[in-house]
Amino acid sequence: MKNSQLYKGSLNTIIMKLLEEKGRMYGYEITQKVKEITKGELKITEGALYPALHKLEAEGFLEVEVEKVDNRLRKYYKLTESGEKETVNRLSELEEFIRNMQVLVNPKLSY
Amino acid sequence: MKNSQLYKGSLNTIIMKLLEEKGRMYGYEITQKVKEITKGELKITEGALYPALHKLEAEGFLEVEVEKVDNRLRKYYKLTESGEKETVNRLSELEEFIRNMQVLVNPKLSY
DNA sequence: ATTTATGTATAAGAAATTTATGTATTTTTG
DNA sequence: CAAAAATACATAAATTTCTTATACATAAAT
Repeated sequence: MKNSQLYKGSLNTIIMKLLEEKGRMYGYEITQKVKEITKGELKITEGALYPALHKLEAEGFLEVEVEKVDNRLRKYYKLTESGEKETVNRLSELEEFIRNMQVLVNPKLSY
Repeated sequence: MKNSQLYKGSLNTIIMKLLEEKGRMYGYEITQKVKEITKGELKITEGALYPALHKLEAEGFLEVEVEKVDNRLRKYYKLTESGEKETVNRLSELEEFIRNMQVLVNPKLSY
């Protein structure tokens, strides 16, 4: 993650949401997709990404399919059933978080 | 901070925004205000708050005024000039962050 | 009289991330 | 065509941030 500290703590949710949407993605693809979505604002570093993916896999939220494309290794990740349920929870937490932060930033708009 | 990890990294911004709004606040007051704003969702723990306040002070973004109220100590914090400038930056970062996260959560609404 | 609320503080440990490397192949560019 | 950049994964050390636990002290409430 580059720049703002605010993204700390949101990496897992970002990964899971993207996988929910795309079905399956590999690590490098995730970094590129996030960079694209945020117009270069958020750059996920490999040192953050890969440990996060491995942990989510270890927790049973992701499963992996290894493929070889152009002689290069790709590890496609997708949500398990348990991971899909967890994603729903994390997304509602994220929405609550965003609501709370918006009230903090703009208390006068809290109606 | 209780519950969601998402709040990681947002404590400093929260503190600075509240101080910008209120002029000056003391630590305990900040914890209560945040609890109130978020309807109990976000509880800032002392172990997170006080080190954060001290660090912001050390960085020159906050200054402190000690007062005794009802025989109890209170440390009122307020933004320095440098802190006010920094707050503007951090708030625009926060708004950008919120926008980005909303696009991630709801890519179809990004118009 | 005891618990809860108010008020500040620190220290140990956990968790997430940054920074720095490392390896290897393919594509682009000068 | 040689060098650089992009693609693709990975880990380890250090740093940052936060949780949990503890500490001390006074005021208010039960």
